Amino acid sequence: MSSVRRRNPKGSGEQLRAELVAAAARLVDTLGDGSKVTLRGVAGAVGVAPTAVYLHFADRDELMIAVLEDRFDAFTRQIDDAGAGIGDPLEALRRRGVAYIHFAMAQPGAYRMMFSHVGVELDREDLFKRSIAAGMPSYDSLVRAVTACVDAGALRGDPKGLANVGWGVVHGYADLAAVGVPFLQPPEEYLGAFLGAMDQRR
Amino acid sequence: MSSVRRRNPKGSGEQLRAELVAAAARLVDTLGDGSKVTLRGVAGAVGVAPTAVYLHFADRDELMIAVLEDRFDAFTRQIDDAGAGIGDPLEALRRRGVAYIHFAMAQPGAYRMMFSHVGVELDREDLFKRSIAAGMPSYDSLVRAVTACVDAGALRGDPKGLANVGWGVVHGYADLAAVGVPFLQPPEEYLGAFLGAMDQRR
DNA sequence: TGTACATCAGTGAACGCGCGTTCACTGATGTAC
DNA sequence: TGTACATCAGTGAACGCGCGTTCACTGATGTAC
Repeated sequence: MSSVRRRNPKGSGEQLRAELVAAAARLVDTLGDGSKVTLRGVAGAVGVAPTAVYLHFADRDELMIAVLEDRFDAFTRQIDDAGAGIGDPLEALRRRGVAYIHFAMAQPGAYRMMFSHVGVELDREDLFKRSIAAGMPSYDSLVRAVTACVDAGALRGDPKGLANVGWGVVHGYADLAAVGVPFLQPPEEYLGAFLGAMDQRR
Repeated sequence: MSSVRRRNPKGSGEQLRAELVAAAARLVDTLGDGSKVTLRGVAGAVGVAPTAVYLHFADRDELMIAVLEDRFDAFTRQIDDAGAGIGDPLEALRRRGVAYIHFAMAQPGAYRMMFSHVGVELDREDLFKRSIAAGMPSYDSLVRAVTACVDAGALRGDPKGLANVGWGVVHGYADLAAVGVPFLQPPEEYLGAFLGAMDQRR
């Protein structure tokens, strides 16, 4: 309710779009769950009338999808950054996993919206099409990181299959952490144990 | 809307409670998500007026918690059954994992309600107290199964820590499957790869 | 054996609420003449 | 330099809807006398 908002200058109405997405992304995490984010709440957080949302989004779904895409971008960037420039590909993979989990813990609402579709109300078909499209760059990047490990002899098997196993392992921890399950060890320990067991070079 | 319901005979009003829980549990899965289950929908499915729910539950939350407890009971039973009477403790653990994943795939809405708190609207504190209480028998049972593996020399480490890793690994696959992610290999393969890598006896 | 009555398993109308969404509008600002 | 006007960034009142929940009630049925 920051009601001290000045209207955007003529020609830069598009700024509001970004403000709405940012506010919604913030609310998803502070409310803990995308399903608690309302159009009116987002508008109120930006300091604008509820109807102003319709200047930039066809409906609530489109706003939430925009948040999804925004968060997937940030997610992919953070993980790629964490793995960039690390010599040992298995160590790079481990760091990617840690970054993945840190994202989920820092932004639990967003994470659960991205991967468990909590709070996005599209019907399954549309939702899948759009969230898979949003997440694909991140998935491709994971497969590349795994392929590098296979090429280096650190892992054995089909890269895509291995990537899926790895994804499952990391998602399991990340989701439990995002939900707030206690008695989990630190992510570094969890991933170390898993990747250590998988390492073919020991 | 099976409106051909006859009222329960005098003295057995408690039957309605069980019917409501069963109908709600069914709806959680057919609607795909606990948040889509309404008190009116549950009552309608049983063939009773919405207000009849209040004869057995203080409010919607209490009904949903009852569903949670009911599904945790079924969950624990199915998994324990799957691991019972298997000689090799690591094989028993693998079968438990497969049963776990099968439950999640067969009852995705219930699974996500149990472990990701999707569709239960209690505040965090109460929800945690009650869902942890409901899930504890299952968790204890897992720790016992892991301890048996450690005692047999199949796994090395702290049983509780190992149990948490295993839970994360299985939950990751189960939740992705419950959400409907494509390109996952069969659960047997996923678990075989993981437990094979962890086996200290090979 | 008959009847009054308490009990029990529900019902039905109505409520207030917050939501997404619609529609006609306003008022500042850059631009054309 | 002044003014008419189109454009643009929003507003505000109002809607219908489905929800959880309340309250006073009904009508069948077992039981006491």
